Amino acid sequence: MQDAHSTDTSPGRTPTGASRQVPESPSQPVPEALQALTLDAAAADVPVPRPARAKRQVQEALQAPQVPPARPRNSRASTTGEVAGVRITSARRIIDVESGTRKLDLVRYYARVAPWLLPHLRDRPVALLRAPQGLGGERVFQRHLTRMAIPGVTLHDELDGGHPLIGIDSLDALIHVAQMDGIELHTWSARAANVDLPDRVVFDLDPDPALGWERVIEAAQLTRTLLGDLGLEAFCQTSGNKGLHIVVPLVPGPGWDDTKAFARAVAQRLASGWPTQFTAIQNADHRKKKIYVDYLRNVRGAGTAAAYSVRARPGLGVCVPIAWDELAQTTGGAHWTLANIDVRLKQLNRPKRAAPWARFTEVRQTVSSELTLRLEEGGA
DNA sequence: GAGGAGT
DNA sequence: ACTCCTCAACGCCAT
DNA sequence: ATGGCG
Repeated sequence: MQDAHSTDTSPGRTPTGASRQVPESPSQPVPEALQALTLDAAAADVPVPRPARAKRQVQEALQAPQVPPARPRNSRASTTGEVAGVRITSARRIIDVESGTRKLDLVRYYARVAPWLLPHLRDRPVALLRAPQGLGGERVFQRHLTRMAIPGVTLHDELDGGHPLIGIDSLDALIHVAQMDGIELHTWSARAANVDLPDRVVFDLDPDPALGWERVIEAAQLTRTLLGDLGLEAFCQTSGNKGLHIVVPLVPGPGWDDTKAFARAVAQRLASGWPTQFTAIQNADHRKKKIYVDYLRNVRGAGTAAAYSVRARPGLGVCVPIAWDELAQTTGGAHWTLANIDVRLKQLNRPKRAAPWARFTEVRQTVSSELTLRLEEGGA
């Protein structure tokens, strides 16, 4: 996920005040609707909207260039849908231009995937990455529900300095979140009832885009082997983006500091053992041609995109848990997207087939400062 | 996206 | 009734 | 102290 207020290619920003300028010419050809819109705004003495608003108008213009101007009042119903008993506004709004996905497609996905997704959300604080103006617009990361309630959503008060954390424990809550353009769902690595004792360690393997996918598969297997040597069973999911997540379930016990220290030791061991393959340093220049092992998800208040969460990036990748023996057949971190995820869900529905993470809730293991020390001192 | 203030 | 404005995170690490 | 990062 990115910073909450990323301003990418913003069309025709106008300085506050009287003088306004024609938008710089974009590198891509500008659709006619957009040209007309910006030209009109510049020519007539019309107040020029703020960038976010401009994007919204542009998007609307692109989607429905031929909407009759005199639409009868109250006929917004044409773009209002219903999913699982929840009113979905702007249902036909396109949220991802690349795939042509509409808001209603997103909401319906979350309704369909709920049986698999909800167990990963249940009882955990959840943070949302919302994109009310679509993937091209402003993205909002939301950890608390202070101002506004979302129907069905559970509130965990006083777990985070008195700011109510978000809990999604029902289909109803999930669909209301999707109605609010909640696209990514990030869960804490601890249960709300035991929020100071993490119950998993997560390693986010984030490759330099230049690297081939085989390198990422190899890196994941190295990580699995290292953890296995420490007596820890690990699980793998596609990140829906470029890389993979390695997840190690824990019996709660060690606190956040010990858990983070362990995760850091693992990341640094990978980086020192295979220096051409891994880095544990976040800065961009250290990452060239490497796979960044992001161990900093293992901090109180941080989160990781949940299994079956959509990612708010063009193409709308999905996080998908897989079995280790499936890894070699994957083609990338975004192997599954909103466009092809149904194939996977159908597989999961086959009664005889073992769930890829069947053992996840059965594993009984934990970490300790002793184990971390052993790792740091170079022991096996 | 939603709520509140302002017109 | 409508438009406009505002709001919706945070901790860690490298430098 | 600041900036970038996720």
